[in-house]
Amino acid sequence: MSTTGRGLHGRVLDTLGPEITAGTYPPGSVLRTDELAQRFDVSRSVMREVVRVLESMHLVESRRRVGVTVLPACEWNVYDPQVIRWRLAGADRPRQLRSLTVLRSAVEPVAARLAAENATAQQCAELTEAALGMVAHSRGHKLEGYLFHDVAFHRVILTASGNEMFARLGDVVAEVLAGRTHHDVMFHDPDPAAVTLHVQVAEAVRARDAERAERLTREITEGALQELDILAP
Amino acid sequence: MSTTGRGLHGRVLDTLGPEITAGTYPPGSVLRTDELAQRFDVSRSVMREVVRVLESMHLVESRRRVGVTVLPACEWNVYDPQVIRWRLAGADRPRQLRSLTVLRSAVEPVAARLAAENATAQQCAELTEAALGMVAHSRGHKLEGYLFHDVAFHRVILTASGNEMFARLGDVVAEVLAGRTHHDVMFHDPDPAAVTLHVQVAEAVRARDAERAERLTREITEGALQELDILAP
DNA sequence: GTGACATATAAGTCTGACTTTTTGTTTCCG
DNA sequence: CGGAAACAAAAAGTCAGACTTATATGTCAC
Repeated sequence: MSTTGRGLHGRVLDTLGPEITAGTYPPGSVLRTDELAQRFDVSRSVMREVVRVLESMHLVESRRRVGVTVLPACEWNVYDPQVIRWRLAGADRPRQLRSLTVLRSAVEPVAARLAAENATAQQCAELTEAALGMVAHSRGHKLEGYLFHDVAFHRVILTASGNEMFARLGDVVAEVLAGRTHHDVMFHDPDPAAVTLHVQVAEAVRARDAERAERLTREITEGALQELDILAP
Repeated sequence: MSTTGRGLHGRVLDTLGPEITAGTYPPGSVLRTDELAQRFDVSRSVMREVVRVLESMHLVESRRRVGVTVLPACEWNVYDPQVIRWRLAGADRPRQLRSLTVLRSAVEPVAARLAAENATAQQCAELTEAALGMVAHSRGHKLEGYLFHDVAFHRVILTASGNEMFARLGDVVAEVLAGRTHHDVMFHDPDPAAVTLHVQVAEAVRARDAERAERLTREITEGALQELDILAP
């Protein structure tokens, strides 16, 4: 699932990045490029590229005669998909999941409203298909299939909103939904009420009822928040 | 205002980054590292670091035997503050401003609700101070002072929400507000109704009235959207 | 104590050689 | 004539070493 992968540079990043976001080195810690290069058994050139990328994510700051300083979490580019993945894989996963779910609760209702106003016929069809797919996989422990259509549904909503900032949150939502399915509760089938809401949202968008699409989506995201409250109070 | 600044690497990035986000090279264009190094008169090492950073922003993709390919805009990390700045400085500034304002309209009301629930006494004080500052600078072409307190106000709301994802949008909002003040309309004093709304939001947060804080903030962001509609229909 | 100066340090930069992967071509056999 | 296999070229990837530059810190005189 980790994307960077390719090349020596990517492998070092995939080790050092998660370490930093996990808080292995407290803010203010100073790392030396040479030592890191030695530790990972790579040349300084490669190590410098890694540090540059980390710096562009505001995870570290590199200064002459000082070294590579780890920045406090409040400086991090928390919208960087890579950073999100690293943090979701780490220890403060629950907190991260909550932050993202709150973000969803703010964005998705507005996205649904816009989607109702702007969605193409094609997108309406995709939305309906996704909702029906959710219904079809909502019983009998077909969780993977359910997740697939759930992700598709929210992706279409975000894309159809016509706002590029919303559209780019599709991956984030996918990550959150996947996390919920795989980690937290695989026990019971999804809440039937939630499934119904998705179908109704699809209907509202198709009917160009922006008000209704927004309200129903808000119910969905509020449900997601409550689910979190039950698990991690 | 451009932040990267430091070092050779930063200067090249500050030229090449904006060029890419401006669409100077259409998606699919292929650049060669060696040629770029020659053009900017830097070594390949430096050029490689630049390409790595661009790659981490998903602006380009580097593949062996083919070169550095420019990715389509839908792949870009549009939440990266650097990318946001580059795009705001470029040609499709109006579109970008609209995207960000829509994002604000989704996020800020929810942030205000959470701020009403979570704000510390300190933060309440800062909020009131900012609102009063806006009032004090709302007449007589004291736009810079007004902007300063406006930015402070929204920053406190986003921070006090207690959600790190919201908090990190402070810079974005600052950029949007600054853009509005400096480019679009410096003619007339700010809308008195908007000023009043800010004061009322501060009151609502202080009174822990989450519902009211959210509703009033929604009015503010809707006003911002309408302002955009008037300027760029 | 305060200011100017010296010094050590770690990042920053450049160069050139070498490796690896991938793509496009060419060749050879069926 | 077609397809598979071998080959060649191109560009990124990697490495090693020498050199430059900024700057934190310690030293010394005043």
